[in-house]
Amino acid sequence: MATECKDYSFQKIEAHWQSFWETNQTFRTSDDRSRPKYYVLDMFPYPSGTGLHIGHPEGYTATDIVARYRWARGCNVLHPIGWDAFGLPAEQHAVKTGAHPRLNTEANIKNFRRQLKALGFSYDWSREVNTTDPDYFKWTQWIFRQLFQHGLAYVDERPVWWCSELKTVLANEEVVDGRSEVGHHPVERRNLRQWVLRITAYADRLLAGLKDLDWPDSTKRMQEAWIGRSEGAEVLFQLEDPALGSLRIFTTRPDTLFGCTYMVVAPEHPLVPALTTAVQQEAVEAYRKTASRKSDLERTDLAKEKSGVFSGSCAINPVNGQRVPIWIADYVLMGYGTGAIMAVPGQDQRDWDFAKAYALPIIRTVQPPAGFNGGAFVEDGPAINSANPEISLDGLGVAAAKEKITIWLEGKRLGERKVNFKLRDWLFSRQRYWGEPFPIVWVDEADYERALSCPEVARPKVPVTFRRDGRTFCALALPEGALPLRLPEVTSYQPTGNGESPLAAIPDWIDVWYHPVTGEAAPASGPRPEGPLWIRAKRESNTMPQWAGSCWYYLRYLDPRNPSAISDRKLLDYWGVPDLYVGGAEHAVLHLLYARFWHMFLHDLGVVREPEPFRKLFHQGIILGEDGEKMSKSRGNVANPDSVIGEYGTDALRLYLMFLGPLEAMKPWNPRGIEGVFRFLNKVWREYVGEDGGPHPKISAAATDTPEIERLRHETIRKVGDDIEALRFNTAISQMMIFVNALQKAPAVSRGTALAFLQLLAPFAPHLAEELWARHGEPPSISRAPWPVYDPARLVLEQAKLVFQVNGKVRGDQLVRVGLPQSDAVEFARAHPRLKPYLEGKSVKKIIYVPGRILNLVVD
RNA sequence: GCCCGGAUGGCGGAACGGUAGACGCUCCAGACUUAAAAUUUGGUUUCCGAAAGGAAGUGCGGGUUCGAGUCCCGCUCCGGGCACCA
Repeated sequence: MATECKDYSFQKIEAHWQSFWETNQTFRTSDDRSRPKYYVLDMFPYPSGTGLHIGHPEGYTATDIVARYRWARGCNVLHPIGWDAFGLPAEQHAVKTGAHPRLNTEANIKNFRRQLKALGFSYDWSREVNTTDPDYFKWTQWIFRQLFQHGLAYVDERPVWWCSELKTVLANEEVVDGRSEVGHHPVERRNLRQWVLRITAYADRLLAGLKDLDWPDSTKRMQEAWIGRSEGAEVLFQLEDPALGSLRIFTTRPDTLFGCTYMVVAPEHPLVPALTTAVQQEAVEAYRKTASRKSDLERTDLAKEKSGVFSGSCAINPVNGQRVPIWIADYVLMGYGTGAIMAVPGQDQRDWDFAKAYALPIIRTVQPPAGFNGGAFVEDGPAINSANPEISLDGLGVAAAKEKITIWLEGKRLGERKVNFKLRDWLFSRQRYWGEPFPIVWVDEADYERALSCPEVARPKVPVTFRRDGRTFCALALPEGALPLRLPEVTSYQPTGNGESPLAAIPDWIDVWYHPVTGEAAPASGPRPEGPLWIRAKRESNTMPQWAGSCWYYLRYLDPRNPSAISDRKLLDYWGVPDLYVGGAEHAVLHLLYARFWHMFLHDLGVVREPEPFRKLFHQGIILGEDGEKMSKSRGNVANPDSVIGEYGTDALRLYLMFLGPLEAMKPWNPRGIEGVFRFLNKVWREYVGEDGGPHPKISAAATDTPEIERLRHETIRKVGDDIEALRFNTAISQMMIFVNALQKAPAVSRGTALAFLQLLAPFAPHLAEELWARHGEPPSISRAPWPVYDPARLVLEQAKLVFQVNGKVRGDQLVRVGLPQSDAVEFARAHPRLKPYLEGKSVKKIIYVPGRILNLVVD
C-alpha cells in the first residue's frame, strides 16, 4: 500500500496518497445519521485567473486539520468546497476577449481544483457546488422569488453609485473612498431603477441574534455598528407659516428640546422649496446645486467644516413656543431618520460647530461639570433651562429627562418614541451579464390583473410596480416550475452604457409573449402563441450581485444534486448549520450580514430549523510578504503555493502555514522558516523508517517506553487534541516537535507510542502520516483509526522542580517530590547553599508556598 | 475624531498572576566527511565576570501584589474598522 521509496520522497508519497484517497473515496461524507455530525466550512473561493493565493491554504489547512481530527473522533464529517463563480473579473475578461465568461470561469475552476487537490484537503469532492450552475442558481432564484412574494423585494428609483468605467451600479459597501472597490474607478451618484431587498425589516433580529454567536468580538461589533440601532423620538415642529404644516425630526436626545436654537434639513429634503422664502431663493438654489455636485469624496474631505444656508422660514419649538430658524445644510443626510434635525448646539458637537460658524445662539440644557471649557457637552449631567409651565426636566439626569419628555410629547401628540437604524435596504441589482437573472417579468396593469385572476398565479404580498413614460408596470414572479431562468447567449458582453445590462440588448429574450401559469415565453417579435393567457411581458434585464449565491451555499452542500429542494428536509435537520466557519475578516459585514438575513428569512419560511447560519466563526489572519507588507504583484513579494509544494511538499507547506503563528494573527511569510518544518518531517521519517525502507528497528511491540517518553506521549496527546479544538495549531506543532526530539534520543520506543504519535501528526501532515502508518503494517486510512486517548493520571509528575525565591527573586531551585509539605520545603530552602547569603541573619516575615511550583520567602 | 486589536531576543513566536524567551529560524563552535551538503553535539536577550555567580530586561510612566509580559490607571507608536447616522 505504501510507496517504495527509501527516503522522504514527498512528491511520490503525496501523489500516492492523494490518489489513494480519491480512489477509495476516503473522505466521502455519508448520510449515516446515526453518528454525530460535524460540519466544518470554508468560505468558498472566487476562482480568479491568478490561481490560489497563499491565504487560501492558510484557512483551508486549518479547517482540514479540524475535519481530519473529527473523522478520527468518529464523527460523520461534512467538509465541502465549491465556487463562488459569478463575478466581475470574469465579465471584464469577456468584454475584453469576447469569449463567454463561462469558459474563463471553467478554466479558472479547473486550476483551483487542481491546486486544492495538490494540497491534500479532505474535501468531499462529490459535493462541489458552483453558483453559476443553473441547477444551483435555480435555488438562488427560488429564494429571491420567495423574498419577492413575501414583500421583501421591491424596486425603487434611487440615487445609486454609478461607475462609468465598470458601466454598472455599485452597492454602498462596494464604494471605498469615492471609488469602486473593484478596480478603483471613480463613481458618481445617479438615479436608477433598482431592485432592493428589505433587509431593514430584519434589523432588530440581525442585531439581537449577534449576542449568542461564538464570533470574534470585533466582527460582532462591526455588524452592530453597521446595523446602527439608536433609540430616540420623532418630534413634530409646527411651522411658523401654518399653511406649510409641520416638520418632523428624529432625535436621540429629546431631553435637550429646550436647547434647540435652530433646525436643519438636508438639501434634498422635499420641504426645501416650500420653506425657502423669496429673499433666500437664490442662496438656497446655489447651495443645493453645490451640495448635489459634491461627490462623496469631497463631502467626506470637507467633513471638518460645516456649511449651510438659511431657508428664510422658522418653526415653533413645541416645548417653549420659541421661533427657531430653519437652515439647510449638508451635514444632515436625507437617507437617515427624517432628513431633518433639531439642532442643539449646547449638547451636540456638530451643531455647536455650525452654530459657531453662523453665529447662532447656544443654550445649555445639561449642566457641565465645573471647569468644563469644551464645546458641546455630550456627557450625562443634570438638566437645566428645561422647564415650561407644564413640565420641568431640571435636575434630572439624561435618561430620566428623556423618559419624562417623551411621555409628555406622546401625551400631547407632538411626538413619539422611535428607533432608527443606519442599516439601509440592500441594493440587489447589477447591470451585468454574468450573474443570476431575476425570475421576474414586467407586465402592464391590465395584464397583471388578468394573470393574478388565475388561481395558480400567486399574488405577492405587496405588488411591485414602477412607472415609465406615464405607464405603470407590475412585476410578476416566474412560477417555480419555470426555474431556473437561464442566461441567454449574447453577442456582446459590453454593457449598454445607459444603466442597463447586456441582457437588455437581446430583443428576443427581453420582450416576450409570456404565460403566467407555466412561465413559458416566446419572442414578442413572433406571433402570439395559441391560448387565452398569453400576455406581453418584458423580462427584468438586471442580474443579481455576487453576494446572492454565497448567501446560502452552505445549505446546498447538504444535498447538492437535489432537483426538487434546496436540500432534503431530513438532511437539513441532521446537518443543520456549520459547526465551524473559517474565512477572512474582510467579510465581517457584507457576506456575513447578508447570509444571516437570508438564513433568517429561510428560517421564517420553515426551510431551516436554526435561526442563525454560523454559530462559530473564525477569521484567519492575513499572511504578509517577507517584507512585512501586504502581498501584491507590484511589490513582488507574493508567495506561490505551487512552487512551495514543488520544493518542500504539501505536508511541509501545511505545517509551516500553521506553525507561522496564531491562526488569527497577521504574520509575515518567511521562506527560510519552512526549512524548519521540512527538517522536522525528515526527522520523523528517519525515526520511523529503517535503512531498508521498512519500519525502523528501534520501534517494536516488545519495546518498553522510558518513563519520559511515556509521560510525553500522554502530554502530547492531550496538548495536540486541546490545541486543535481551540484552533491553536502553532503550539500543537511545537509539542509534536518536542515529542520527536525526545523520540530521537530514546534508545527504543513501543509500537503503540509510535503509532499514536502518527495519528496526532496525521491531521497536519496527512500524506507522511499515511505513508508511515502503512509502512508499519497498519491498514489505511489513518484518519479512520480512533483518536488516541491519554490517561490524566500519567500526566502527574512524581517530582517537580520547586523554585525558591527570596523577596520575589529567584535564588535557586530543587527537585522535590510532588506532595511536599510546606515545612519540608522551607527546610530545603534553608539548606540550599545559594539561598544562605540571602537568609542569614534575616527573619522570615511571610512564606508563600505554591506546591510543586514556588516557595517565596519574604524577609526583612 | 470615534471604536477595536497589537507591541516580548537578530527574526516568527511560547508563557493557569509563579524560573520570561518553549518550539522553530538565523548565527557561532565542535563531530562525521578528502570536501561540501545532509546529519549530529553544544552555544546563542543584554551587561559585568575566566568561572561560579550577579545585575538589568517583555513599547513608555505610574499603581495593585509576597510575586506582573499577564491585572488597574495614564501615555507613545503600529495595524484594522467606522466616519457629519442627529
